[in-house]
Amino acid sequence: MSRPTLEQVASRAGVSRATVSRVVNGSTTVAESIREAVHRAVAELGYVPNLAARSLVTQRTDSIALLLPETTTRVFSDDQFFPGVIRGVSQELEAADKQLVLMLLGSAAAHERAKRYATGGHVDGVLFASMHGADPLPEMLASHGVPVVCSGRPLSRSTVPYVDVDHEAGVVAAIEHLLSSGRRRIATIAGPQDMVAGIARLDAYRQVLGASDRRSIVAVGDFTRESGEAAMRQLLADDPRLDAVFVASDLMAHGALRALREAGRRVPADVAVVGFDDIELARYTDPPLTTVRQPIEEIGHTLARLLLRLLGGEPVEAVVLPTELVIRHST
Amino acid sequence: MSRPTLEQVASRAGVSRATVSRVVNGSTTVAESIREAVHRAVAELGYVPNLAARSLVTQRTDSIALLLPETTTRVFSDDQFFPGVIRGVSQELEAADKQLVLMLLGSAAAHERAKRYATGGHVDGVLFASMHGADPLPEMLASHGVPVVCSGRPLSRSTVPYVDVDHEAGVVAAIEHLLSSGRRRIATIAGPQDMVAGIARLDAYRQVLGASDRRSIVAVGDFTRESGEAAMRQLLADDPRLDAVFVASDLMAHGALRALREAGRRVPADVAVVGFDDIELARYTDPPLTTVRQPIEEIGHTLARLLLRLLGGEPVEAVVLPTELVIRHST
DNA sequence: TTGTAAGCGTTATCAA
DNA sequence: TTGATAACGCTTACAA
Repeated sequence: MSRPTLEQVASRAGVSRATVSRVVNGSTTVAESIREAVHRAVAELGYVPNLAARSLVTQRTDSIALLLPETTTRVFSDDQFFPGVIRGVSQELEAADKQLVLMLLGSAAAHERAKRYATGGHVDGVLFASMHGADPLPEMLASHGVPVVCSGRPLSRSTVPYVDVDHEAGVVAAIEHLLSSGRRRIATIAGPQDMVAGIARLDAYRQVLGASDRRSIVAVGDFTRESGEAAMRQLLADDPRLDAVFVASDLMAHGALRALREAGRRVPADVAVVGFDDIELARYTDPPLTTVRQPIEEIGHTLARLLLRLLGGEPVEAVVLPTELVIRHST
Repeated sequence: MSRPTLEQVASRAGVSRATVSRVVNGSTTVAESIREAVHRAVAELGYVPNLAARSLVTQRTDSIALLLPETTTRVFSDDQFFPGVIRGVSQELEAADKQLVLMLLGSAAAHERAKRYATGGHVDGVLFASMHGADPLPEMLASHGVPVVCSGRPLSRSTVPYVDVDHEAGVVAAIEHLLSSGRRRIATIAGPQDMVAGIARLDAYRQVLGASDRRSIVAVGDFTRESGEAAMRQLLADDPRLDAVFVASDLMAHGALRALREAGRRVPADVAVVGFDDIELARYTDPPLTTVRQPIEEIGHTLARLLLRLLGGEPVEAVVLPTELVIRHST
């Protein structure tokens, strides 16, 4: 009782393998009566094409991998960033009738396994969620001929096309908003310094504060709520008179709010807080969070579109999407 | 410059295809010198085995699919339930050197595509995240000979083995805790009534309240924060004198807390709140949430272990994991 | 220990 | 419009 093959369907329907293949693949050049007979045989036997055999000959799999750096506490923490990206990618691939395959790069072994998986031809192309450090994998896959697109500008010198957002513009808007509302001692909780999102936002913070002749007050977190809480405590210890803090992610900002409350600081009366991301949580914190919105699902859409274009043999360039300050009640 | 094949490696190393295959698959019956020559040829050509060809002959893929009902707002909302399950599954499969493949069932088309993918032999087995309604897919895959394990007891009559938690015991502990601390009008925000987690928790609530001769006060949500907020407003309108609410998920409880604050109710002074899940968020709400903990990662571990056992041809039975009340400051 | 050869289940080319 | 037949790249008896 193993799986029926094309052969068996063919003999049951009294036709050749080739004809069954045609029917299964929707070719129009098959007589109506035969088509029906084949369909009946398929149904009766419960035939399902063997995808390995098919892809062996077609050299395609019609599936796309999205590789997620799962070591990070971020992907499947309750941060909505990755989920939003995934949703966007998913919608776009849906339309192209491609199967999305998510893979976690949680360990060195997983990293290796995913590499074999992708170079082994299990997928037609690969999407990278934003990476840590200078991961050589995207470049390596590309050099093996696998089409690749990255989310977030790669930290290593790389020719792989990517999608990123305008971190600088977002940070500038946030800090200027704080300055113009009279804040004078503006600290920051930065993201991990091995990710482009962490680095770019901190750089921008330093630059705009430097331009207005103010001192940087910096603590570094890793995008988790817990790290945001710890970083805020640190900042309060370093400079008890700070009156504002720009936090590089909403989730860290949530942790920061808690630390501020515990320290007896009122938000925004004593300390103004600005986050980054604009995930749903931002509307549910107390008070609701002013934050820099990035178009999360749109990142996903764009990633998928670029990859599909790459698969189609078209040339592809990096894309940078806009960010926007959303003002709520924490400033 | 297409991908090198076994054949090419063989001719470069001056041996037969079979020998290269042996080396690549780590057979020990190959002379040291030949093994080295083959490895060199592999490295020089950048050879990577074609997985489709391999799985065509071996009938295995060494990968496992985890199917996620993505229509639900729950999987990739900022609820940590699914992420935790995924992490657990991932850890366990890692140890078995299987590739985890996540697939989203976001639409009818995606549902269909995933079915083809699984029955087409792209994976050796399938895990279902907790489903909506009486999804026939698990049973159907099983009937196609695909090993399947479900998270959450299937709502349809089904022979597919599953992993679930003891919803009843958790709810009973929660309600009794409320009763014993003097609460008299205990409402509930139930989960979606097409999911076993939603149904079982509401049933248990009704049963224990009925047993203590108290009235049920029910609103239904869909496990999202937003629905929790709306449901809480509804409950306050229905019975302004309620003094406690059992919420079927922490995320909905977060929404409920907000609605309570907006209505001017203090927690726990005026209204006690108990959640369900014990995700990280529960420690960061204001006040921190009393909740029923379920062993989320353990669910994932168990799912994976059962499936691996199934793949090994062993018989497998359903598993029900324990729940436990965690008391914080919302009661 | 190594090689030969027969598949694995498809699709695609070419005739008929 | 249909049917042979040759790949696709690999593993695995079976022989040598």
